[in-house]
Amino acid sequence: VRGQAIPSGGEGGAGSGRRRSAESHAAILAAAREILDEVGYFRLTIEGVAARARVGKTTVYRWWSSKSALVLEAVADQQPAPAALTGDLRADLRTVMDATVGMLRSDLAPTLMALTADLMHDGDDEMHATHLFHTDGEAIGAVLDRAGSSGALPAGTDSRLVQDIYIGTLLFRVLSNRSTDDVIETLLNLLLGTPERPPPA
Amino acid sequence: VRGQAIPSGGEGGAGSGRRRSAESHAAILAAAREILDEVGYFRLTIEGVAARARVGKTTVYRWWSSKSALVLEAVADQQPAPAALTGDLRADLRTVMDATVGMLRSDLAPTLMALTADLMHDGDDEMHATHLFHTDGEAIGAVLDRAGSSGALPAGTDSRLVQDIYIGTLLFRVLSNRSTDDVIETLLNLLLGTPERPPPA
Amino acid sequence: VRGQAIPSGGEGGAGSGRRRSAESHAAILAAAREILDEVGYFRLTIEGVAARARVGKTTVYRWWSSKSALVLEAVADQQPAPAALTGDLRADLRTVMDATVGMLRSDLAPTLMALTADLMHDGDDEMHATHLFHTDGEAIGAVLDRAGSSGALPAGTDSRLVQDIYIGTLLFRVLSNRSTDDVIETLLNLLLGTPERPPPA
Amino acid sequence: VRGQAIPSGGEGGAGSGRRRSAESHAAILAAAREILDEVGYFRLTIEGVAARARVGKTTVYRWWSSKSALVLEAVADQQPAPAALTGDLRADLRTVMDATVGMLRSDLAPTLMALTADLMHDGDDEMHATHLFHTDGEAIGAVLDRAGSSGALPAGTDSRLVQDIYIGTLLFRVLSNRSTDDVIETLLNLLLGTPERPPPA
DNA sequence: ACATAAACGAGACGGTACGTCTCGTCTTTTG
DNA sequence: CAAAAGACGAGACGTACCGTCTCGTTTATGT
Repeated sequence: VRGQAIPSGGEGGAGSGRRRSAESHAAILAAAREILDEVGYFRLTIEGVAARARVGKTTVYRWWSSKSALVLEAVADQQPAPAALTGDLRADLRTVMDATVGMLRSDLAPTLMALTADLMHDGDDEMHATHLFHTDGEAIGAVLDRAGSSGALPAGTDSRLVQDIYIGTLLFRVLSNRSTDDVIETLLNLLLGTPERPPPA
Repeated sequence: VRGQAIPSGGEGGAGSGRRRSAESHAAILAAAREILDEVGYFRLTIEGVAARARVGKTTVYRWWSSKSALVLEAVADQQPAPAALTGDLRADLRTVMDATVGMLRSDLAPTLMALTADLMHDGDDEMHATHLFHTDGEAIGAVLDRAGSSGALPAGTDSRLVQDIYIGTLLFRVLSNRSTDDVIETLLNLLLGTPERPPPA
Repeated sequence: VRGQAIPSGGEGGAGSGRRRSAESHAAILAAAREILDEVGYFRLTIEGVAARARVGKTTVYRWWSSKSALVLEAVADQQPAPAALTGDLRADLRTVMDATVGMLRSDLAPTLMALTADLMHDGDDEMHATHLFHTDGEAIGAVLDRAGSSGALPAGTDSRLVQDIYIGTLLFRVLSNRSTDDVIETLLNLLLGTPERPPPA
Repeated sequence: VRGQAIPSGGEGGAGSGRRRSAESHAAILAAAREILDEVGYFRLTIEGVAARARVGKTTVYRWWSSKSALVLEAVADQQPAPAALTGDLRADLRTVMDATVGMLRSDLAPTLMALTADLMHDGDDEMHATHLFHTDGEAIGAVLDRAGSSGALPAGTDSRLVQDIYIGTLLFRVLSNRSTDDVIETLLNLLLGTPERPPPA
């Protein structure tokens, strides 16, 4: 999620007579996005989307086989702007972790979580929580790679493991409805060492 | 996972009437667990649970306000025997982390994901996925406390933060459908230092 | 009883979609009639009607707003063949009154009573027990009109009033579980005068 | 209805224990009457009566076996005052017919109708519409008797038949939601002859 | 006076039905 | 002839009551 753009046709007057399929297609995705914003994934219904898009249910079912497929596409191009990096390792890690927390606390997160669960449920072994955090993992990886190549990291640092620890810890904190500020500092110290004073943890 | 009853036995109130039936209560939770195993969270219905437990729907609704509340308790009630601790800090931490992973892998992951999404969605401040990890957190805390009082830990170690890092990382790994073995070792090294040989990560 | 369709075919609207299924409609009314016969008005449930008609509940609710509306139509639809008229005023009136009594006695009285109570209760100005007697009233009216135009009736006879007196009296007799034979003769004499011998009442 | 008290002394028992609480009994009947006034027979529930009377459901069920039994007793002593008669035959008949119409149009009528239907349904062959109109029939009968003995009526007038015609016609008119004024005059003329001018019907 | 036993308030129980909502399919009309 | 509209069978939702069944708690005897 938070990736690639897929569709679609252009707008135009509603006018009388039968609608061109590209219009319907776009209207359905737009309706889905609106409803997701308003009531979230669980309360979104195909019926509601069709009604809002002023389209028959059949038309929705013709192009998307399930609610999850529809939402997946509707949500696909909701990309936040990637954060600018400074080259300061500690600051940049803080930036990408803040971005992850921001995503987790946004309205989008429950939708993404539900979507993931739904896809997992349908035995889609390719769809795991990883996808949710794909962008976040890449961002952390990029910061670490740049730092690693300039020797600013302990030898043998496994970028993948650091990603997992960072993301997992932040995820759990958000799920627990607790603050993430202190845990971010601790995670930084764990990797980079305490700046000057003794760490808080 | 493993622990506490949530609807409570009805203390403190006034009532003189008939008391809650322990058999119904247990039958409902058992039925919920069976259905979860068979068809998963999304296809579980309150109606189905009530029918399987041979109980009126009212009785389910009387004690649990939603599907997520019911599943949360049903899943939390599956208590494995607490593992025996040896006093060896590294070994004991490994033991409790293995227990957590075991719980997470018990066909529970999709349910867990869906449940989490559901709980995030309706932002119920009283009910978090955290409940599932209550016992795990306590186990880690107990091990750390014993070690801390005997001076085996770095001064200033924050037990709560360690719990969050451990549980969060393991949770994310399981949701991502990847191995947890290497990450457990890394987490141990992070806290206790590398044993003698260079760490695997 | 016997007549008109109430939910109507849905004229005047816009829609292009699928039209109402005549089979479902008929099956629902038939099921309602069967259930009325078996368990009566009070124990008839919409759910039971839908199940017996092998139809979704929605379909019943789509076309009838309440149990009483459904039963009213189910009962009204039982059209016996209209009786042949001879041109003999007294005989023809006797014939149409016999038809009304026959309808009232067809295991219908308790249903009729309950339905009437139900309709009275929620004061629906559009829906009266009167619908049940529409055909009867018309039959009486037709006989009187033919007779009136040939001068066989007292001048100024109000057909509507005669209908009300005839139907009301017969209705009350049946609801009281008493014979209607003598009252029919009296009603005829009241309008047409005593034939030759003294009246029975 | 509109008559007799039924309840039951509950004698004959043996025991030493606590005796029936007169307050509860009265509170239940009062609550039932209030609820009948407010929402009518169909929407009255035992549960609601018990709650309003601040009484356990058990207590209601202990003394009344069904909703109809309870309502029958609750409604039993709601007698309207009998109208004063003048001795003027035409005026007195008009008075008693007005009383009947008043009863039919009152809040009580749907309750009585429903109650009657309910009792009929339970195969209570003793309970028919007649009971509803017992008082009305008697009033008409009394007026006719007095007039008959003074020779003011046509010979051979059958009081019972007149009652049925009067009550039935009025009942049907009220059920049809139409005026009763003109029909009353016509019924009077039918029995007593047109006063001086041509009848309205 | 005191044990006793019924009646009490409360309310949980297994059920049935309610009327609504949504599912995914099927049928009809129309542009 | 394909898109759109919407009726269809199915079945879960959460609520309201049903009539039954414990629960302690009164409360009036009847020894």
